[in-house]
Amino acid sequence: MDAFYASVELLRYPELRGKPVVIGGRRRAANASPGETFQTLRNYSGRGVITTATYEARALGVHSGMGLMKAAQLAPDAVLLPADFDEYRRYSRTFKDTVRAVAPEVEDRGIDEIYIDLTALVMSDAAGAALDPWERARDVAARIQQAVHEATQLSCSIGVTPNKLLSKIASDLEKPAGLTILREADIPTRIWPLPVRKVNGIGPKASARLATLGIRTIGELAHADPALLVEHFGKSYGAWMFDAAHGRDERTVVTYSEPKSISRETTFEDDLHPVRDREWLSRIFTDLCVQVASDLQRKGYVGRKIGLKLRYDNFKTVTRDCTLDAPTRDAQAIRRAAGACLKRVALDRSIRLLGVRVGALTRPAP
DNA sequence: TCTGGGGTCCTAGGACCC
DNA sequence: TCTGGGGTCCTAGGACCC
Repeated sequence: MDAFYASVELLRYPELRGKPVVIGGRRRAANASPGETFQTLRNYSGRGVITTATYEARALGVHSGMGLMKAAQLAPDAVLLPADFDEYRRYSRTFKDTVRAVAPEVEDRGIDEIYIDLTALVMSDAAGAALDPWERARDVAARIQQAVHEATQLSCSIGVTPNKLLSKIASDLEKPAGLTILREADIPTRIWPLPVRKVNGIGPKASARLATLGIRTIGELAHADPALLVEHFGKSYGAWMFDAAHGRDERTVVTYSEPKSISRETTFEDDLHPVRDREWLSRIFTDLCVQVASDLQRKGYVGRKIGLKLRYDNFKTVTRDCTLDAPTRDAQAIRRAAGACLKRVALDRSIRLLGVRVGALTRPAP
């Protein structure tokens, strides 16, 4: 989906269309000047990052993941809207259901992304036997875009390619509302010039290390010595990188998978001190456990592994976990176990984040 | 003026077992 | 008496993704 959260908000506030808008932050801060309907980034203060920016806002240099304070410097007049995840989830369900009605082999990749296996659909259509399968695939993709637009008034971008790796890259090439067909033969001209960062699985760390080896584009990666890559990135990741650069990817489209863990975490408005703010922290800690327990309840899971996450004021993050004898979804049991984990971390400086996780999930015995 | 919240997967060492 | 080899589970950290 194109600029998903922001696009959903523009349906609600059509008067903002064409303006730079960012989604992010927490509660609506009280800095709107009198007579102004929408809060802008100007004078924003507090923690929080941009989750989505409209294309007009991106043109000003802001992007998702950027701190709102920094974004305010670049785009003080951009409108800031708080995220409304319930609403985004509604639209997410609608667009996914719409796609499934056209092409049922859908893999969930988060709230605004999916993979679709069109193989059966394209190949089984005997009437289309005389047609180029790529042309048939293009037709199906165009139909999907149209159906999604009719159902949601939102646009999406699609990459039609031989596999998931290439589709992920291709879907990004002509955003928004792009429909990109990319065959294996197109890899040298269309994929190789791109920076390695465009490969799903090569993040900021790996691309920085590749840069030190003089490898910046996917093409340079494709022509690198595989032994060198294995030497620097390990046998598994190094070999995978090389294959990825050649557009090789054998992963199937997985239409269903069970969750592995459920967690809740919160970053405080201001850092809290373990001693000075003990009461308050304890309250937040318990709340997190209650929320996780209710998430487990609602989704129908119990878990054996209880985890604690803590981020200090210097952004260093530590985790502790323990495994229970029997799985649980009881808030008090989770709180007890997480509390025991907390005793194993140093509490000698202020913390900015606290989180609770339950893993090793199973469905409860009836 | 730093850096959200929800996830997955991988690695690596140690315990423990046969 | 100075020590194999394989397997699984547990824990901590980190990279990466949406």
